[in-house]
Amino acid sequence: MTSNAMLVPVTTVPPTLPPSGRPAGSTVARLAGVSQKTVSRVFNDEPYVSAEVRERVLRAAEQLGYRPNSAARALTSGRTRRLGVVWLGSALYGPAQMLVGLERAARDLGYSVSLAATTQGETGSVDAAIGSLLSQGVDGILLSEPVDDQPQLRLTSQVPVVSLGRLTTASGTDVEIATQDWAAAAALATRHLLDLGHRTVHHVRGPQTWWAARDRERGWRQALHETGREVPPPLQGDWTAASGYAAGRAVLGRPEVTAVFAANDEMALGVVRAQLEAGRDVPGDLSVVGFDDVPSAAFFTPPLTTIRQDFDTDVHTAVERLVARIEDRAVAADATGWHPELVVRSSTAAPRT
Amino acid sequence: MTSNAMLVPVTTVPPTLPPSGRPAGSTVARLAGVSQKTVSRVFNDEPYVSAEVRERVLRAAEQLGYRPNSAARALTSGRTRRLGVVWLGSALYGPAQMLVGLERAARDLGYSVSLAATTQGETGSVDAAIGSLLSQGVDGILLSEPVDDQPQLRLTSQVPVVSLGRLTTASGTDVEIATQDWAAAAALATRHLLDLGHRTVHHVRGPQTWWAARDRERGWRQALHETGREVPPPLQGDWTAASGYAAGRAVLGRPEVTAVFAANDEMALGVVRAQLEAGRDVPGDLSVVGFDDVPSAAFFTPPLTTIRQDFDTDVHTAVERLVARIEDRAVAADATGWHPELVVRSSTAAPRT
DNA sequence: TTGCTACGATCCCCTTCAGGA
DNA sequence: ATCCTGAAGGGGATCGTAGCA
Repeated sequence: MTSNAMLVPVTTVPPTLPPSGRPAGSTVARLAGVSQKTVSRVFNDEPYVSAEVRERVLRAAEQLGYRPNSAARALTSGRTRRLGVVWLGSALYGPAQMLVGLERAARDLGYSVSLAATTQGETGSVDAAIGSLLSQGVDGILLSEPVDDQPQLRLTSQVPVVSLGRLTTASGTDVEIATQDWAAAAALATRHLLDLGHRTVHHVRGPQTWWAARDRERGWRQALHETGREVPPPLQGDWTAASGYAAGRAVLGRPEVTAVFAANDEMALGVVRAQLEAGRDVPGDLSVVGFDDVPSAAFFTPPLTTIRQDFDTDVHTAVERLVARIEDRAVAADATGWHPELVVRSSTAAPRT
Repeated sequence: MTSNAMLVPVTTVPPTLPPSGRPAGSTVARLAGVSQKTVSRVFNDEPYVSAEVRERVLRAAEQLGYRPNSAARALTSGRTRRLGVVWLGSALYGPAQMLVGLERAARDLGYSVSLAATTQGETGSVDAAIGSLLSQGVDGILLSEPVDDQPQLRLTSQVPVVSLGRLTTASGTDVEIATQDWAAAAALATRHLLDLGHRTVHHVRGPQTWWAARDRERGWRQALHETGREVPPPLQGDWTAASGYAAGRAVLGRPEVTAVFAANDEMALGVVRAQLEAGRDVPGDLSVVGFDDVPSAAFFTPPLTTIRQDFDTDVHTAVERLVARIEDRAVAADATGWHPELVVRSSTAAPRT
C-alpha cells in the first residue's frame, strides 16, 4: 500500500464512527497498519497471526476503545450467542433462584441472557414472550416456568427450546425437558410424616398451571397410595403465605387432620400461622412440612421441616443441553448428581395419641 | 446496467436463507412483487404505502414466517432497542422484585432486556457486567443494585446509565440516580418505636456496599439524633435471617435493648427467632421492626411490623428516564407519587416498665 | 496474510404518476 | 400546455464483521 502524496484522496474521512458511535474494526486496522480481516482474526483467536501483529492490533484496539460490534457479527454469522429466558415475572423464591442459576450457567458457556417475562394467568403470554425473544434473534430459548393454559409454541421450530418443567401440552413440539422428577422429593416429605405415625397426610398444592405444583402433588399421591392410605382432597393454594393461611384455617375444625404437606415453604408458613393464631400447637396438634428450604425456613417459628431444593443442578444441565443443541454437539449424558433432601426441623412430630 | 443474456451469472441462487436460516425481507419482496424497501416500509409503519400493497406484503411475510432481522436493523440504525440490566445475582426479595418491574417497564416502552449478573463481593464485577452489556450493544444500562467496592464505571461514556441506588464512588461519572430517599422510611420505623416509649432503638444493618443499607442506617441515625437519643453502635448483618439471628443472640444478655430496627424483614425474622428460642417474648421483651414488607411478613410469628416498599415506582421512573435519555427526549419531571408506609402488626409494643 | 463480498436492513435520493393551478 | 405538489415506490450506498479464494 504505497501511497504517494498526489493520490491522497479527496474524501476527507472524518474519524468515522456513525451510526454506532463506536470505532470499527477497520479503524483499528488502519491504526495498526493491517487489514480489517486481520483485526477480525485477532479478536476471534484465529491462527495465522504473528504474535507481533496481534500485539499491535490489540494495542490499537485498546487505544481506540474498540470492541467488536455484536450486531455485525450476528449478521454475518447468523448467531448471536444469546439465550432467551422465558421467565415468570415474579419475586417468588424458586423462579428467582432459577434465574440466578441460568444467568451464571449461560455466562460460563459464553452466552448472554435476554429476559422475557410472562404474566401469570394471561393467556398466550408464553407465546408472546417466545415471539419477542425470536425477534431479538436469540440462538435458543429456555422455558424457566412454562406457566400457561395452552401454550401453542408454534414458533419453536426456529431455534432449540429447552424447558425446565413438564408442559401441560407437549403435543408434538420438539421442546426438550430437562428437569428431575420432583415427585420423588414430595414423596419423601409425605413418607416422613407417615413414618412419624400420622394416619394420612393432607396437601396444600400450588397452582395447577405450574409443573412444579403438579409434580409435588403427584409425589404426595404416590406415597399415600404405596402405603395404602386414604388420599384426602388437596387444598388449593397459590404459593403465597396468605393462601396457606386460608388452607390452615379451613382445617381448624377438623381434628382428624394431623399432618399437612404444603407445596412450598411460604404456604407452610401460612398453615402454621393459622394454627398458632387459633391457639393450637405446631407440631403438637398439627405437623407441617414445606418444600424448597428457603433460607428463612430455619428461622420460622417453629423452624420448618422441609425439602431442600437444589435448583442449580437442573438449571445447569438445562443450559448445557440447550447450548449443545445450538452448537450441534452431542448432548452429554445427563449427570443427575443431586438428590432432593429432607431437612427435619421442628414443625413435625408424632401425632398426639 | 444492461445485462445481456450472455452475462447472466453462473451463480444459481438457491432459495437463499443462510446463514440466519430465516427468510429475508428481499424474499418477501419477491413474493409480494414489490421492492425490498417497500417491505421495510411496511414493517416500520412508514407512510406512502397503499393499503393494498401493505396487505400483500403482510400476507407474503406471514406465509414465509418472516420477521425482521434485529441484527441487521441494529447494524444500520445503530440502536438495538435493548436495555442492559446489571443485577445482583440473588434471589433476595428486593432485587427480584425490582427485576420484575424493570422488565415490565422496559417492555411497556418497547425495549427488551439483557441481564448481566454480578457476584456479590467480587471486585470489578459491576464493571465486568457493564462491559458485557456494552459488547452486546445495549442502548442504555440500568444499575439495579450497584454493589461493589469500587466500581470504576470507566465504560459508561458510551451509553446512558441510570442507577437505582446511590453509588459509593460517584466520582464525576455521568450516572444518573433515580431513587427515592429511603432514609425517610427508616426514620419512620425508628420513630414508631420511640413513640411507643422505647429509650432508644438498636439497628441491624445490611452490608455497607448496598446503598439500600446505607440509606436505612442513615434514616435510623437521623431519627435518633432529632429526638436527642443515644445512638448505639449498629449490629452488622448481611440481609439473611441467619445474620439477624446472630444479631439477636448478641443482644440476649442486654436487658437495656428493648427495640430493634432491622434493615430488612429476613433479618428481623432472625432477631425474633433468637428471642423466642431463648424463652423471651416478642414484643413483650423486645420490639422488632423490619423493612420491605415481604408477602410473608404478615404470617410470621408474631406478624411483623415493617415498612412497606414499593419498588415499582422507583423502577418505572428509572426506566423512563433512561429511555428518555436514549431517545434524546426531555426528561419528564419526576413524579414521586408514592411514599413509604409503616405497617403496624404485632411485633412491636411499649417496653415493659 | 490480504482483498472482495455477502449478510439484511436503513437512509438518502430518485423516478413515476395523478391531479390541480 | 406548463408547472407544481404530493403520493407511491424503487435504487444504491452503507453499517461492521466473517467466509472464501
